[in-house]
Amino acid sequence: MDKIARDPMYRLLLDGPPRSSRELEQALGLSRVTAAQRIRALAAEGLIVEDGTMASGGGRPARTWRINPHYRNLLGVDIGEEMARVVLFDFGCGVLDEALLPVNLRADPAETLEALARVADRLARSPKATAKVAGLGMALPAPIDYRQGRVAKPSVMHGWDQIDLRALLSARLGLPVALDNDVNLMCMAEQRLQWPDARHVVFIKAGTGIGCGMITDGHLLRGAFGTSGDIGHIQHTPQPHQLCRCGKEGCVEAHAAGWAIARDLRALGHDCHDARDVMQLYARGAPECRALVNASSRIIGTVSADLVAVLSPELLVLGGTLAGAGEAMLAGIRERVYQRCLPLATERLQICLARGDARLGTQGAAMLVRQILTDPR
Amino acid sequence: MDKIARDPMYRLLLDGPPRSSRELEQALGLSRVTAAQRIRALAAEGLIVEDGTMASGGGRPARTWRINPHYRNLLGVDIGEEMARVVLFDFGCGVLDEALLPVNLRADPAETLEALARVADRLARSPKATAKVAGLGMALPAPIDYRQGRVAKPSVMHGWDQIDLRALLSARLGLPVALDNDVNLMCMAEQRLQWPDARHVVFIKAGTGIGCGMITDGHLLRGAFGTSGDIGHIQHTPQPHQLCRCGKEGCVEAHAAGWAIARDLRALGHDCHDARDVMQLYARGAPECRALVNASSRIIGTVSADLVAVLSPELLVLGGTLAGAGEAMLAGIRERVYQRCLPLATERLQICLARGDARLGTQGAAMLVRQILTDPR
DNA sequence: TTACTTATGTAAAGTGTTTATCATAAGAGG
DNA sequence: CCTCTTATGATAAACACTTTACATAAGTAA
Repeated sequence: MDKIARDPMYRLLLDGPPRSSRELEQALGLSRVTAAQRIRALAAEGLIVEDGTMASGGGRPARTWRINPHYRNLLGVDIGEEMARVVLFDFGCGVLDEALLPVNLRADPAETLEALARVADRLARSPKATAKVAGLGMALPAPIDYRQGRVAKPSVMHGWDQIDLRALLSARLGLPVALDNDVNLMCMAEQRLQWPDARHVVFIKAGTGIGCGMITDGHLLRGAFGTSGDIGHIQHTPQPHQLCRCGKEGCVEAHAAGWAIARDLRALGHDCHDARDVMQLYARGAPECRALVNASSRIIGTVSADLVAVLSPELLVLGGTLAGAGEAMLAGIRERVYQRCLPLATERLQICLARGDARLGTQGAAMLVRQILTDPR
Repeated sequence: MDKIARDPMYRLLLDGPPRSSRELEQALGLSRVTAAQRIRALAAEGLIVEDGTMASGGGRPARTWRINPHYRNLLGVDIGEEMARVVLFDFGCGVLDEALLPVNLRADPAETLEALARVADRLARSPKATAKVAGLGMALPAPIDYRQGRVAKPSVMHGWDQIDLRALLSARLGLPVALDNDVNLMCMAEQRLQWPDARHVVFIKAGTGIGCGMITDGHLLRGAFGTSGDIGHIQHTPQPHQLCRCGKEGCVEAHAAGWAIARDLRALGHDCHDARDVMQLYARGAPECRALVNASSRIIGTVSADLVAVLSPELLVLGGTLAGAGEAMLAGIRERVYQRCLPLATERLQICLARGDARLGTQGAAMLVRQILTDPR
């Protein structure tokens, strides 16, 4: 990507709302002359466009600038345990076109990658595209060695371990490619797009599996090995313990994840295999399902309380398929958090549902490549 | 503090080992000319001095530069639940002089502050002082609103709530003053001084109370309200629950903290009131004490396992008075962490005792003021 | 010793930023 | 309509940093 796209001023407009010349100047600590000069340069290259004017405060109103969404397009891929979603975005992460395809994570990754690449190619040439594609981001339901661009010791998708996914996809598509864990990316997208002022956020994804992403001081927390947020396999002490798919007993996932609820519903005679099926039953009002979802929410609430005590975020967001149960899930989480945490940590804490839709993972993926492509280093 | 002391180059030498001109140049992305010019300026002001020469690699060996420890002195204060420690440091955080004084956190804070100020004044004029004092840092056993420089809703030291400690002390002493939670500061000192290369560290302080500090990506994690790391009041589920001094039941502290062990030892007829007494009994080999310490270590290990799963640090350090039990404490923590965490999170994790001594809190406090005084902004 | 290597010092020319000054543009309020 | 206020544009001098080039310093290896 062009050198000019790495201007910190452009990054500021990518991440935040439209700003006036003066606001940019102050945010970056530049002089008025330099700020104006850079704005001109960015506008001349088509990276930013005028947005409008601010309210006048007794003088000439300031013009505001925003990014030009048609400067480039981006591709975002979110690989789920059953389906993959591929979305074509404009440079402001607005949706242009979209495709779903079934995936089998137990199959040969090469086949899946090829299928994804074909869909990506097709979307890049979509009539709805507004510019050429600058890069592709991918969200995966597995721990990602972020530096290496590889899956690292996944609990699902074993066949993908240590394959150089980034290099393979990048070579196949002729595009810059970035990878990260799906929960991290959902967390990033939710915070940046919906809660841009929150600097300390915990995002809990409750779907077929359970995981969390954390933003501290505005930065995604990846941990020393890029494998943070593994709350699904924290031990949940109440007996009797269930066997987890990770091989241990008593993990949070084994009691509260979509797959565990589906397992329990199957034992009760329902035809139910993943978080989506659970939510269908839930919507139909099956009482056993409601009870299991409520129990799950309290277990997730227990872990949430620990996260709140340790990290002291200002915002706890619940996303993932099980968040479809809405207030019922929130109630259980709030119950445990307020019961277990000190007022100091909870009095200014917001607990709410993710505002982003099912495309959150792909949006985060697109934002990740965009971030890398526009990183001033 | 002088403008020149805020040079990023100086910060690099403050935080790291001595470096050569070329290393500084590369670390800061400067040209050789500019780097040399700034080095000259720093040396001329007496902020840095020549350290020696590096091994020659076939050519002229590079001179290395280090900070001049006698540029300024610093005061560090660590207020414990029974005693306060005041230490006079040189600018490299080397100990010059030291004093202990008893404190009563239930008494009027004004008296305690005045007593501390008198000791601080005396140390500043100590014959062992090598320069004038540039600032004072203070570590407190309470949640600190870091921005405001105040204690926020403490569980001990209630009388201190919302007093503008920073302003009071600063006015009394005529010095810049900085405050933070004692565990945060111990964490920072331990990481910066003992493990400078570790970027993701969890520091657990097990003393009369229990808390943790976290460093992620090299930065201290303070949370949205400066109150992170409250692991002492996470619920510990095994029955029967003990009443905690926070008013809830079943907190980790109520089962594993120094005060809880002392309580149990008193019930067994020992004369034991705080973590220090517990360690004395432990050193004498009292079997009930050993058993209680072992149990405590496993409870702390349970919480540690959750922290490791969530944050995926490369290093977990145990400090505080109970760390005096050494390998016995580590064993319980390791047992639980390795039992409960996935190999992915533990295979490269180090778990060890703090290398810093009882002055860790004061050192962190001194580093904090120093950091603020030399912050390039 | 000589040749080679790496570190460091100095000066000149070029680039980008800041400060200062003056001028113009576009709103609000009387 | 005029005045006040704030935003923006243009320009020049001052400043900081970089690049380049050349010279010197202080080691190693033969």
